[in-house]
Amino acid sequence: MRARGGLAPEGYDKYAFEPFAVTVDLAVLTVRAGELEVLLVERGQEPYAGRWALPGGFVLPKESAETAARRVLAVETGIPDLSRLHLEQLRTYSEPDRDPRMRVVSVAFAALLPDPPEPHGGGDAAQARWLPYGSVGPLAFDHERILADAHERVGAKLEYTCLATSFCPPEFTLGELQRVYETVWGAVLDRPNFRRKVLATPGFVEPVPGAARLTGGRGKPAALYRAGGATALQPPLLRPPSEGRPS
Amino acid sequence: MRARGGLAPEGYDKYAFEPFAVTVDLAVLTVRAGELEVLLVERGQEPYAGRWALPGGFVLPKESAETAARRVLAVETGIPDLSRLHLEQLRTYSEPDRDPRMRVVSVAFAALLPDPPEPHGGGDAAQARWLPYGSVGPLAFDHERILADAHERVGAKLEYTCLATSFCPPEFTLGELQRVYETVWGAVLDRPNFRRKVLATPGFVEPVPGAARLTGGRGKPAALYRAGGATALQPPLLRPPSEGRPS
DNA sequence: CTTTTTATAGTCGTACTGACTATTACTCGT
DNA sequence: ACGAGTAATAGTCAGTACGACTATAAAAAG
Repeated sequence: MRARGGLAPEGYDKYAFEPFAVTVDLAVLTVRAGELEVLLVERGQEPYAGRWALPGGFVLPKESAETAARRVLAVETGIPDLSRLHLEQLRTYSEPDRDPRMRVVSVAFAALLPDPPEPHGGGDAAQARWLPYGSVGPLAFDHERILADAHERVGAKLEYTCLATSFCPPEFTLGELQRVYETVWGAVLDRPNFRRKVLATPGFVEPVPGAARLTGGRGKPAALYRAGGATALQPPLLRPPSEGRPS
Repeated sequence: MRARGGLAPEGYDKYAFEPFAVTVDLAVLTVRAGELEVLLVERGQEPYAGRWALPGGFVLPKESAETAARRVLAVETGIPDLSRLHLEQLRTYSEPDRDPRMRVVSVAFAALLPDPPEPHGGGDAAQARWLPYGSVGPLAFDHERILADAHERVGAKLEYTCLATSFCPPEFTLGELQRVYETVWGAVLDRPNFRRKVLATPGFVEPVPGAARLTGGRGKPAALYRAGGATALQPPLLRPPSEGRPS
């Protein structure tokens, strides 16, 4: 193979390479009412027309993958405020046959968005919606795999980082924070122990003085907290051991 | 922008995208004589001719990035046996100006190779050599950043996985295993405590019955171990806290 | 045969965690 | 108004893991 015309500038003439399309795909997660939800778009055209898929699109010539990810998400879901979006590169999926039409290399991102805003379809997306993580049917392309990888990555990161606050509104109760862990991990945690751990980690959360909120109207009002300055948890807050994951 | 002629098959006509070159870059690490070393190649042509760089090359049309990584490494370093190579995707570097000639998106890998074999230049590499990690001068492109990211990733993975055995020959002593940790982390560990931790983790290592080896000819002969079946370490083996890394 | 070197065995106190129990401050139903 | 229910908060207790350390064993070097 030789490089195609116009694509091999000075210095690359002796190289044989094929130009690929480079895209981004986003697995955007959120927690609403104790349920883990994923932001999906309905494909408007073949292949997989009518199927749900992760939001995604081509990287433009002057963009990095990160920049493209934010743009694509804004276009396909119409969500106006992405300032609280937590974006993190997951990995790149490059199997030659992952798109039946042509060679597409996709840089995938795991993303978190608190307080899930209503999305609208846009761009190539017929519609965009939050769907419960457990009930996503078969997705287009290899998006199911990407989504599962993102879920695993986020679950692991909750263990040793302060990422969980990215799922929460600016001010939150410890109960809400705990529900983030429980929802992502699919496990139940002991409340007093969770409290102790979070409060004992310097910089994880800081109290909002004098503020309290009733969670759902019942029970004792809970104190409010903000995210602290720390990013790492040491020692980590481990998931309860389950039979599903290998030790 | 419209897709260039011939690059937008049926179904992509309405999309505007630019074809990119997709490459792989490898940060291959090893431990020799208590020193961390990196496999580098000398660039044979502009830009950065004569500069050291990470081994890398284009992904071919029918390859995944993982496949390309192994092929490229074999071609550029001439190392015959890559069966013990541990390969792991690091992340993808896609800043628009990372290659001065054209748009190149690079999937970077962190890799480990035990018992460092002698490399020979090949392909586009004028020569290939192991160089001490600490003494790598300015590298080509953004390869210094990639190398630093790989080092950080490997260091972190030593904490909670059994990856360290990938730095070791098939049979090794606990002292050799400890030196892997110390070399990658740049820290000194307490020997009895390290022993206790490794042996208490089921499946990390398994003893080779009756075998012993003299490490460097002095001192009491050490028992030999093989890598066990486990892949994860729980609880993790944490790096001693240093001032360099934020908590 | 003493010194040096490395491997191995074991001890002790502290920190962290899992599993609990108890108390407080609200709302809701009657 | 009052008890039941609910959620937040406070605290206890035992087991485990870990850092720091001392002691012993088995080899080579001088």
